[in-house]
Amino acid sequence: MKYSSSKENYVKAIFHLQETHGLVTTNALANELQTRPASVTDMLKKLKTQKLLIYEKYKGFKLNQEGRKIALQIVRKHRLWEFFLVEKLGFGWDEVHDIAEELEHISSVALVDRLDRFLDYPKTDPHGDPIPDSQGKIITKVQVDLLQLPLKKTAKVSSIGDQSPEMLELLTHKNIALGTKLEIQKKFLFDNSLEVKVESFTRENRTPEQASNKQSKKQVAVKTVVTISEHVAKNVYVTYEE
Amino acid sequence: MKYSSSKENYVKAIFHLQETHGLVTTNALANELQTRPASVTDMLKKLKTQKLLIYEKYKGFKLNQEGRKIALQIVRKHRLWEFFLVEKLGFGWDEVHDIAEELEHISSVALVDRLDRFLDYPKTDPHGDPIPDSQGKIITKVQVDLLQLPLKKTAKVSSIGDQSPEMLELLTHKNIALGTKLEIQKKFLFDNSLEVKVESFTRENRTPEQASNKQSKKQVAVKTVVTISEHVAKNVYVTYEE
DNA sequence: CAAATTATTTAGATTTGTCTAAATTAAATT
DNA sequence: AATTTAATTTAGACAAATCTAAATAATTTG
Repeated sequence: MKYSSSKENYVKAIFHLQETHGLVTTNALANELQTRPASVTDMLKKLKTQKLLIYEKYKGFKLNQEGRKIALQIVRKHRLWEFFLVEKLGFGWDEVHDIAEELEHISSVALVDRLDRFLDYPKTDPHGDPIPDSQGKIITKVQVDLLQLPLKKTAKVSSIGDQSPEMLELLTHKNIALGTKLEIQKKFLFDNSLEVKVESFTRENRTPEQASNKQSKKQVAVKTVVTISEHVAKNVYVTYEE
Repeated sequence: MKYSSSKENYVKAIFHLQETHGLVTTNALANELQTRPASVTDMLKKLKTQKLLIYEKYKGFKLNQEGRKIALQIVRKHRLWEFFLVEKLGFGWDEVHDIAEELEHISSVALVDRLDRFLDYPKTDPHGDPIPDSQGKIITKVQVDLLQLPLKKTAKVSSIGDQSPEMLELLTHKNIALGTKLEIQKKFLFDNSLEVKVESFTRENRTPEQASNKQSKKQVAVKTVVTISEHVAKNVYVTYEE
């Protein structure tokens, strides 16, 4: 079945909210979509009629199996197009969201699958988020603190427990921020300290003139190895695949 | 300014009709868009209000300067996407129209221009139709008979004057058909006969499995040189650029 | 040229998605 | 527990794009 762009946007937004929080509320969704609660209620009724939603008046709501399937296809399209825009057309990763918002509503399934192959089946989009496969399977990310991160698993900093200025100063100095990719090289059993490879990026603004057709990475990756104490490790949360 | 997909479709259809015929009529447009004359009239009023159209009630209509500009941008997007779908994603040229109908409404100008560069500024789409440049300039095709075709100008057979079986047999034997690309190598003043280089193609259907990511041409080009008499040349019409 | 036919427009309705303002339900607070 | 506050839904309206049926204008034809 085909759904309007507007419906697809609702489905995608509900999906996003129910993944992060649990049940979704009318206000939260109105805020997410920059619209009015009354409009949300109107659309919820339609989505319920179309059996994409589990919804009881005044009680919150979430997508059912079918709704989730549709949401995952939209997410798949969005992220594949973002990958295309960055890797093939040379856009910066911070310029592609709005364009992908439009492209994700193109309906052809053959198009998505061929695009996927053309891009050589990328696993993550330019922001590091996982791309669902054609079956809607998506690598789910596990969140743990650094102490529990397996050796040699690439992970991404997702949140910081202790946000004191002292902690932030330390992290800044070691080039660790939200979104930073890192990997544990070695664990020392003596004091539970860790040797961590950190990948930081110098943000570079690309002008249309600079960017070329080739899959050029304009972000310069800087890799450093730092040592992290058990105390710090406990307060750095990361996500990794599987 | 941004226009709805529906408005863009009207503008494109009007453009198409006014290029082939002159003034456009309500019924012709309704037929082109597979809609009702009353709906056409409704939209015409809106397009007139937005100053894209020259329109007097009951008298026919056509795009003005601004409307034509918009139409050309849509045509540009449509044809660039078709080129992309065939050359990069490996679709057959007969499968891409409907997908391009959707893609042509994606609004980002930066996207179109980068796509154009990524594709290395193609001049024609997979059906041989010219692609307008970013300024809206489009190579207009001139139709003449073969006698008037300038030397060394690549042209495409567009129609045949004398369609007798004898003529068709001759053309078939020389590998000339509608759509055939050819070029005059030499003109003999003695009898106005021509030496013509003919490029014929073996059409090959690509299945999704066969097609690769590379820009592989699946059509095998066969080039031959043939001699054409004045009598035949007068009855073969071709189009060429400029 | 008047009548018949065809083309076009108008009038009024429908669908989708949105809105404001009012009413209702749920949650929080005293 | 009663009241206040916040969240949610309903009622009614609107814009865009479409439609059917009826009215009007233009064209064709006898």
